[in-house]
Amino acid sequence: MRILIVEDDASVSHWISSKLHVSGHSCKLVDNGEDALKFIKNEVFDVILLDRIIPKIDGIQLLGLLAGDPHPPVLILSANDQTSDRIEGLRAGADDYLGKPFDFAELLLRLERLYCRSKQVASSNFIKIKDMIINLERHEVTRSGHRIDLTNKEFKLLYVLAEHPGQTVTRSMLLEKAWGYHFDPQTNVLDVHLSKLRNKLDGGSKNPIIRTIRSVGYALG
Amino acid sequence: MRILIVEDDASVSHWISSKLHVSGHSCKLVDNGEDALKFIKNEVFDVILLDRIIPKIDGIQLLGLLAGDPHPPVLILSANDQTSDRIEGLRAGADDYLGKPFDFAELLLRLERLYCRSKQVASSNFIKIKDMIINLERHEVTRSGHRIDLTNKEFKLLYVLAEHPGQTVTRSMLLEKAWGYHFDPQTNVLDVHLSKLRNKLDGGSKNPIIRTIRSVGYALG
DNA sequence: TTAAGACTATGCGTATTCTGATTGTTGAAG
DNA sequence: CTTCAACAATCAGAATACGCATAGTCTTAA
Repeated sequence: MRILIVEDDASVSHWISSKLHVSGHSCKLVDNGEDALKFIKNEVFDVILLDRIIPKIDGIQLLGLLAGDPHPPVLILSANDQTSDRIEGLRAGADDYLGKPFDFAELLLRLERLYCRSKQVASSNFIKIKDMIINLERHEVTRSGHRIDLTNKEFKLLYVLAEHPGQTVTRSMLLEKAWGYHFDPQTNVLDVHLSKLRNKLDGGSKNPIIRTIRSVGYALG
Repeated sequence: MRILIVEDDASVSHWISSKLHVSGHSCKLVDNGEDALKFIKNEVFDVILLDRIIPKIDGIQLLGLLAGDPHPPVLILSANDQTSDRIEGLRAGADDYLGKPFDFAELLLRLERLYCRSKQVASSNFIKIKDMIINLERHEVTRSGHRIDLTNKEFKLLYVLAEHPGQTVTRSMLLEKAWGYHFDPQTNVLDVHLSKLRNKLDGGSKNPIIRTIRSVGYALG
């Protein structure tokens, strides 16, 4: 994730950014509302971590300025953890709120949630289903933490399924999306690749992640 | 919004529900996890308000059971407002978390946010008749909560009937829609499959969901 | 040349669908 | 009230379709 941290207390912002780095995310630090606004307008971030009280433009004001046009989800970080403050923050358009002092694990979790959510809406950088994470950018799939190597076709197949988690995706849909066939090829390509995919994903475990809906298609989850 | 409140402390749940009523929302109250699960399976809610500690099935467990298939967003309500608890709740699949004591305004705000968000993502596609839910996307039928496995033909048949709930669907209509026959096949395919469907749907119970309209066709409900 | 991935061919086991015969119901005519 | 014919429901077995696995072929890129 690319994260913009808007926070005037340097010790806090550095602590957060170093921790986020370790978790594999990249951060940009900014200590006032004015600069924050500039960066938001000019660069692409996945999430914004916003302290409520910052110089020049206050956090809430900043949200007001952002409102209307599309922007990354905002998590407000604040020393005031009164409900009234939380309400104010959320009303102003924040997507989440975390009071200080906070736990880094919780911060990370919330950031990731925001990220997933926004991605799912404005389609795609990683999709999460049960304990499986599909990273579209990196073409990488992990299940309960450890990597699973997929071939290109397998990945495409999984991706098409993952676009509609839980829903039944018809065979023709799969053929169309993963192969570009607009007709029924008289072969069993689909079956073969799906079989392989299945093996890799839940290699023999009960509780398979891909269900078969006979004579219709397949479904994830 | 239609809200399911899962909370064993009657005073709390009544307070919330009355307030929500005033705000123009309708609530269903449930005081244990088991009933909650039943209701979630059988009825349609926009949001679920879930107390963490409830009888029979714990809040976190309940989330585990829901995970995987689509369900309304869940806001956890809990006396424990430690970060570790919050993390646990969110990890388990909750969509938001609010610690007691809380402010009603904040609760309402958060519920509305959850609702808006879920509306944006998916308007799931299903038909409900009595205690039966036909989920078209998932190609799945449940009756009073538990799944009923149907073959493709059976599903199609049911679907054609369900498109006109209560109305009589003629035999020729069924043959046409489910088989693509534009004529009367001189067999009793329809009868056979309808018989099977009936068995699966209301396996011997009185109060069958499919009625026979003699010499015309069938009707649902 | 090798190796990996994508596709084809084939066969097996099983779930599903269909057929035809049998039994059960219903409602109107006698 | 009985009888009868039309219609509906059920059953078992035959026929079929479908999904899955395995093994082999083809293509491309290292």
